Formats: sequence, structure tokens, C-alpha cells
Amino acid sequence: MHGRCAGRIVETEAYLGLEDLAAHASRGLTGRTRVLFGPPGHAYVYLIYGMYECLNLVAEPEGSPGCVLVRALEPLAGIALMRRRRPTARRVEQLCSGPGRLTMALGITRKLYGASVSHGALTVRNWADGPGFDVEVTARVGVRHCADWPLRFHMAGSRFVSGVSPARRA
DNA sequence: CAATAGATCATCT
DNA sequence: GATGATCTATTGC
Repeated sequence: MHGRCAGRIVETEAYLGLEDLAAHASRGLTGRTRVLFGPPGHAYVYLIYGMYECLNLVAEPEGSPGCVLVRALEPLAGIALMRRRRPTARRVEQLCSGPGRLTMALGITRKLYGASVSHGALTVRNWADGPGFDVEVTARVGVRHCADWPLRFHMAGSRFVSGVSPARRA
């Protein structure tokens, strides 16, 4: 990422294997989905709608193509850098709220395809001693297939989750 | 507010 | 040649 940006993941979605028609991996192993069939702990970054990058983390053993889409981040560091990214000036709550927004804010692109999450530019750490929180489970956003599967997980009450109206941000 | 149109391209058929 | 795990700006009520 450009400089030192960091955030806490507050919203994710799970994408499963063959049985999940909303998952890219359900169409089998292709050039794009190759990393999904590899070992866990690596980034699956792809281009959506011709202009946004989405960050996923491979989360299943080799040969089993499950992954997690990172949908929203609570910015913790490097917020000034995020502000200078492409979106026009906006509130901090919205900087990383949404899969396309957070990759823009952090400068994540397909050049990180396959990158490990245990070291390097894209490092993910466990918040082992962090405060506990409730997780709400809903249907995934923007999918056509398997539209009612409860595979979206977000931190209850977080203002940094996507789809929270400005009025409700308090 | 809520709803919708338009941008834009890698990937797969 | 169609499609899509999105976002922004604009329009309409």
C-alpha cells in the first residue's frame, strides 16, 4: 500500500466453492481464479465493473476455493494518505466503506494478486486482544445468484460498514 | 430522501 | 459479445 495505511476489518462476505453460484470459483479453475484454488492466506484481487478492484483473502485449504471479500475497514492509520486518493473529499467513515472504496483508499490493485497476508505490503494481523463485538449476519450485497444466503458479516453498530445511511451515522 | 443511469474493461463463452 | 461480489452523480418526488 502507499505509505503506511492500516485499518480494522468491520465487514466481510464469504464466497464458497462449486455450490456457491455467486462465487467466481464456482465456474472452476481459470486464469483469474487460480489463486483461489491455492493455499489460504493469499490475496485474490480482481477488477469489477471495469473500474474497481476488490480484495479477497483465500480462506480454505489448497484445492478448496473458498475466500472472504473484505467489504469495509475502519481506518486506523494513514488517513491523510487515504484522503488524497481519487474520491472527492469525504468523511472518514466513508473512506473505506465498500469493497471498491477501500482498495482505492489503500492503493490495493491486482499487482497484489496472490500476495501473502503474513508479510509484505498486504499484512493482515489478528486483533487477538481487541475488544469483543457482536457480529450481524445478512445476505450478500449485489449478487444475483444465491442472493439470500446469509454470508455477509459485519460488526454490529459500526459506522464504517457499507450501506449505512448518513442519517444513521449519528 | 429514493431511484436510476452511466462509466468502463478483464474475463469467459 | 455479454457480463459483473461497484460507485458516483443526477434526477425526480
